[in-house]
Amino acid sequence: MPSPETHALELPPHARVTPQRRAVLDAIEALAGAFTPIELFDHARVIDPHLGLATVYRTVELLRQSGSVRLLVRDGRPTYVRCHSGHHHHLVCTSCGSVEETELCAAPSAAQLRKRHGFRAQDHQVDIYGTCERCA
Amino acid sequence: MPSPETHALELPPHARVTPQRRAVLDAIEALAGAFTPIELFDHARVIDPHLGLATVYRTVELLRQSGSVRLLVRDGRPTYVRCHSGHHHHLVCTSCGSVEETELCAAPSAAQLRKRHGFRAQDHQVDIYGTCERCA
DNA sequence: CACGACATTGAGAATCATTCTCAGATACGA
DNA sequence: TCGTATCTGAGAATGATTCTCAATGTCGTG
Repeated sequence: MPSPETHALELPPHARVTPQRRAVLDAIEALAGAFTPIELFDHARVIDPHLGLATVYRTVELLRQSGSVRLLVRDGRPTYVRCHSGHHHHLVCTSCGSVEETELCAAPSAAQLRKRHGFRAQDHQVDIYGTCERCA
Repeated sequence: MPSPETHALELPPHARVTPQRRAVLDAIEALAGAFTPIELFDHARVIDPHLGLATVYRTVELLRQSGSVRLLVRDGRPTYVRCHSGHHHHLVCTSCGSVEETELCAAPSAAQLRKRHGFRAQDHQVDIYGTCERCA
């Protein structure tokens, strides 16, 4: 439980919290960073050996909708990452593959984008690649 | 041929420019924006009906290595995008799916990331989601 | 030009990821 | 308790990606 503003993993309001989904959520906590659905499946199966792969996909999709995980590109491959805080971006270590969050943000201003490109920005995603503290 | 600083699609230096690869490059120009390998295959096949799917995958991978295309997430799905200019970021329209580039950039400074997270930033990717001029 | 070394190709098989289907189990409000 | 809608796993179906391999093409060198 890192910072005080940490958000718990959350399913959408209407969704039931079943034992299977609980297992998937716990596995994500354990993985603490980035994962593919398959990796997640393998980990969650340790907790609930009966768990089906389809359930993992379904649960990840729910979490994506609720903003608890996000899809980004790591190593040129799509990967899900756990999202803790509100607005944040990801520091992806190209050496060990770990992903951490930073609340530092300096995306181009919406006004500037609007003036320059006629583009109405609603959201953005920033992924920073480099070397993490441990790998340096 | 838009701006003066536009980069041509480029294969890595050692790679040969065969007719098949030419067809793939031309198809990317024609698609002008985002594409999946399958879409690219369909378009390139109009130019060279004999073209194999494997060649498309191989060529896209070469282009990715040389920085001429990049993988990002559009609609929650991984998609390749053509990269023209040097340092730039992408404006992804969530309505029509088009992708344009902007040279506006304001990523968190490397020094700040280093101080705050011990992270040595080398590169970054910014994807901005919103509504493009035409869809607005 | 002939040759060898090596890059490149398409076809299809093999592999891997993702989605779909469906019948049974389960949760939960009335 | 009952009814209804949600959720489940298994496996099939689908779709994407990679692999394999024999044939072809390219190009420098003799």
